[in-house]
Parts: sequence; C-alpha cells; structure tokens
Amino acid sequence: MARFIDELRRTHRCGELRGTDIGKEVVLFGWVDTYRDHGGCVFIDLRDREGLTQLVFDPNHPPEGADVELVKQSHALADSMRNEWVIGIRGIVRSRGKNVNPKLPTGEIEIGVIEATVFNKAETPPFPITDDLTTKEEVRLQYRYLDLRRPKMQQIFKVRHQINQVTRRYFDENGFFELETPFMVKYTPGGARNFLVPSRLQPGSFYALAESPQLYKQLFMVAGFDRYFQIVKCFRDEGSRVDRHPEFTQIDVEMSFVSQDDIFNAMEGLIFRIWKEVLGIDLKEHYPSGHFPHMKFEESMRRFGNDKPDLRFEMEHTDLTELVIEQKGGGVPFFGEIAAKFESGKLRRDLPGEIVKAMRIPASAEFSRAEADKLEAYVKSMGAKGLARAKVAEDGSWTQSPLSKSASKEFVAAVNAATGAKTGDLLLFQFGREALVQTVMANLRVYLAKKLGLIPEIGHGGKFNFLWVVDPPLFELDDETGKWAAAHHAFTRPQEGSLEFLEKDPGKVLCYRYDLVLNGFEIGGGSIRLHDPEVQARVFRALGISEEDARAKFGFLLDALQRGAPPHGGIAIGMDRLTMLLSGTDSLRDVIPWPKSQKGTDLLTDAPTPVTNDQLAEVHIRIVAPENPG
RNA sequence: GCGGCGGUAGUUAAGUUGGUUAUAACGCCGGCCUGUCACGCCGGAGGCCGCGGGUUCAAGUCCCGUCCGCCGCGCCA
Repeated sequence: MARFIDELRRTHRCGELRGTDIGKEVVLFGWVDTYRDHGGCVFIDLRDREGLTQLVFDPNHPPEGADVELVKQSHALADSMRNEWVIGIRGIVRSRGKNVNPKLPTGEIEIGVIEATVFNKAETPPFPITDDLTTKEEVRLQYRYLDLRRPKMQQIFKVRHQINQVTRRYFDENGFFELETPFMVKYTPGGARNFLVPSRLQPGSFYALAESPQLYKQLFMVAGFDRYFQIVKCFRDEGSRVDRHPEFTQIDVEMSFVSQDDIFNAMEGLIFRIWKEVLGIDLKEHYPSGHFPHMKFEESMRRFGNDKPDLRFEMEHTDLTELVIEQKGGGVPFFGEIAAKFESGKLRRDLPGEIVKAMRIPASAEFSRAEADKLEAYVKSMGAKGLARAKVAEDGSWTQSPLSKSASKEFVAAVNAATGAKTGDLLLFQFGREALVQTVMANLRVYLAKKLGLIPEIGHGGKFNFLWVVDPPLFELDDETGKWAAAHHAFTRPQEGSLEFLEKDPGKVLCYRYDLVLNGFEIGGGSIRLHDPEVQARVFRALGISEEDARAKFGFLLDALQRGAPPHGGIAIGMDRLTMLLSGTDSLRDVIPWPKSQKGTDLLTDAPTPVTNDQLAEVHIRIVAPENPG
C-alpha cells in the first residue's frame, strides 16, 4: 500500500479525464461503483466525489509498454473486487474507440490498468450507492455515511458549501464583520422551548442552548460593530417538520442606522449573488428592479391563509365573512350562528376571531367525487370538523352539497360572484375559528395545487417566487389566556403611524417585522428593533409585563439599550431551507449532513442515550420518571 | 400532547375469508464468460414476519399493549 499514496500520488479525480488526456499515465483512487466481470477481462467503474471512470483490467491487451506480469496480477485482484471497495490504480488513459458511453462525461476514455491495490475490502452495503434509491429513510440515516456517498448527496453538499462561501464573500465585501456568539446562554422564558445544559460548577443551574443569537447580535450593535453576520447553529426543542429541525443553521445578520428597506436591499443583494454564483441564474430577469415584491401581512392572510404564500400559482381564497354577516348567514344555519355573533358584538369585524372562507376549483380540473372525499379526510387530520363543498350547476345553483338545501338563492349568487365560480366548478368552504380555518385553507391550497399539477410535488419546478411579507401586527391575542402577546418578540419596533393604538387598541398596532418567502416557505425573518426606552415601556405595559418582570427577564438588554444603542435591525435567513429550495429537494434532512429523526434521535449514533447515575451526580441531577441504568 | 400512514430476506415489495414448506425482484455467494457499461448465462444460500401478550386446533394475517420511522395538527417570542 505504501507504494500507492506515498510513491504513486493521485494525479486526477474520477470524472476529470477526457479524450484530450489519451496516452497519459494516471493514478486514480476511489470506490468500486460497479464491476462487470467478463472472465478474460474485468471492467470497473471507479467513483469519487467528481464522477466515474471506467477501468479495464485486461492481461491479453495490456497498455503499451506495460509489465505484463503486473497487469496479470492486477487482473487477478480485480476479479475479487466488489462494490464499495476502496482501491487505487495506475494505468494509461486510452480511447474507447467505437464503445463510447454517452451517459458519462468520461465516456470517451477508459484506463488500461497496469497495477492496482486494495485499500479497504468493504462489506456489502445495505443499499446500493446510487441516485435512484427506494430505500427507506430510516435505513439511509442509520448508514448516513453511505447515503452521503451517493452522487446526488455529494452534489447537495457541494451546493451548501458554495452558499456558505458566497455568503461570506458577499458580507465581507459589504463591510460586515463575521462575529461569534455563545451557544450556552441564559435561559429566557417564552418563545421556543430550550435545550437545557446542566452546570457542573453551579449545582442546580442550567444553561440553555441558544435558539438564536438574537440578544447578542443586538448587543453587537450597542457595542458599535455596525454590521454583523454569522453562519450559526441554533437549537430549538420543538416538534420536527419536513422544514423544521431541532438544530439548524441561520445566516444571521444585524445592522445599525438602517431602515427596513436597507435590510431588504442587503438581503436581496445576497440572494441575487447566491442564485447567480451557485445556480447560474440571473434573478434580474424576473426581478429587473433588483427587488422582491412586498405584500402586507393582512393581505397575505386574506388571500392565501398564511404569511408564507406560494405565489407560483393562483387559487386564491375568498373571504366570505362580510357577506355572511350582511346576509345574516344566507340561510345556512352554521353561517347564521357566526353572523349572529358579529351582530351581538361578541365578534368584531376588524378582529374577527371567526371567519368563513371559500376556494374555487375550476371545472377544468375534473375533480372527482372520490378525490373530494379524500380532501375531507385531509382537512379532518388538521383538526377541521369537515369540508363543506358545492358543485356549481348550469343555472348557478349548488348541487352535491348539504348547503344547497339551506342556502338562499341570493347568497348562492353572491358567493358565486365573489369566488368567480362558473358551471361545473367545485367550491370548498371552511368556517369557524380563524386560526384553524386559515391553516386548513392554506394547506388545502398547496395540496390541491400539487394534486392539479400547478406545482410539482417536489422541488421548485424552475420557478422561484420571492416575496417580502411586511406590516404584521405587533401583538397577537393568546387563545388560552385571552391576553395580548408579542407576535414576534417584545423588542420589535411598532410603526410610528400606529403608536396611538398601543394603549387603546393593541390589535391594530403594526410593526417593522418582515419575512422573506420563497415558494411557500419562510426562508428568513427579522425586524427593526426597539431602541427607544419610552416606547419599550409602553409595549411592556400593553403586554401586561411589569417593570420588575421585564428587568428580571431582560434586564441586561434593557440596560444596554439605555447606554447608547443605535437604531438597528436585522434578519436571519434559514440556511437549511434555502439550500433545500435551491437544490430542489423536499426535506430539510436532505440538506443536513447528519440529521436527526422526527423525535430528535440520531439514528446513526443512537443519541440521546441514558447516562450513569455517577455521571448524573456530577451535574447534580437525579432522574425522576423513567428508569435509568446505573 | 393529538391524528394519519408504515415496519415481512441485505434492500424494495406481495402475502386472499386465519390453513401445507412465507413469495418475487434486486443484492449476496459459487461457476462460466473478452467490449461491457443496470453486462449476460447456470446454480445456491439467505426470515425473531418490529417487540410483548391474548384469541384459536392453527396467527405474517384477528384483538390489546408497546417501540421505531415518516407525514400533518398543536407548539415553533
């Protein structure tokens, strides 16, 4: 083995050699991708990060001038080689003549092997190392290092690497400092659940793993660093989703003396650069101004049911709440109940609490009854009671619907007009608690778009639709407590125009918060921060947080903000989601090298594992509920 | 915390109203083979049917519990 690597150094990567290299002596290292044993001669496709090269072990046609004895030995060795063995070879690049393989970039050439060595006789892999894999994710994650060996995965992580490099270059060129913040931080209540880290030296005390560098990056601004960025891990002990992971990476940014638009400009610059340098796509062709469109939070909720609309297709919602109120339910008992609540003043028109929404599926979609039944099951899985639907007949009346009996003619006509429904169209309705209706309708919209082929099941389909969602409310009504709570965090700056509502109508206060949306995914979000202690105090009051409470929780930040804090704001881009959307995969786990399962376990290492009582004693912890092997 | 789907050979799947020895493809092992590139041909091995309990003459199949994975809801300042 010493001869290879020490004396015979690698000359090329597999995937590099072309017709112009014919005649060269080369040394290649890599993995056996496939072997084709013809008895007298053996073909092996050798794989590394860069591609495949065909090797030929053929003692009857040795490369010119080669030691035939060596060639015979390597042929015998090749006879025993199996998939995923790690080998090295020395040989001569030669033409394939008529036997060119058009599927391979290296298909014009092959290597007439002179000598060979086996570095590692790999065991048979549990699944083939190919791109068209049907193996369950569970098995892939168990052998993640094999999964990552697949060309597709190698490509994804090359992209991820490139995004990192472009990001660093971009921010450096624009005067940002890359600065680090601690992972082990003070636990702060509220917000995402923290992972806790016990302190050995401070018995009974715990650090939290940072859910974001939020507070520290603001302190960087107070410190006068002016522009900061960091590509940083964040930790949140919340349920996983296809686009959510307990440890994830953010491109974290904070800037001083900026408006919301300054932040947008900076991030648009970054996104344009990434698309250009990583994908070779010039976003200027789609966004000639160099800017992404804006949409108000309220408008997004009304038209699409969430604050991250996928704008690659239409199928907008129609809010029927006003119509239902006007027509006192239009004859439909359920709607009548809702109308009555507005009538009695139990619900407010400007802050509804309960709504009625509809979505139209055009007749051309040819949506079958069975498929509509499937939809019903789908919405029920989200907590909806059901899915009212109506087919529009030629005369405009509704059929195949429980609503058809009760709904007044006037109401049917009004709904048809509002939704633009025509003969043969299918109308879908949701009504009741606003949050649920919005969730159900928003998910239904995307589900249907995929079903109807408006967007692909997986990936971007060549379309990248960016959007800034802006002007959301500062406060949200907490469903359980009925009190106002910060929708983002308590340090978001209210808009000057809505300061007057802080005391008299908190629900109407809009703020400088913004989300960057791409194809229905929130890929980033941030805000302009509150740096005025006076307004800060009013916000805390509106939240029902006493001065003492505020001091106890955020004292260090409040102090800092009173010691020369510049106006500042920032944003964090979800690095993993960005990579996912860019590389056209449908799961965050595909772009995280060593991902965890939905329950937060590492299928490769089995983490987390129980520890001994001795280990626990050292950090002053005793386990209560589940048994722990001592 | 809740709902849905799934777990059968190394992998992906089939397995009927409960009924002989649990199938298939790929992979694996052995043999043959000089132009393959998803090489081909012949032969062979391989099973805790996730785990535990129950019903039954008989359970991969029915019932109860449990674990694991995936998708979604809640949650995610």
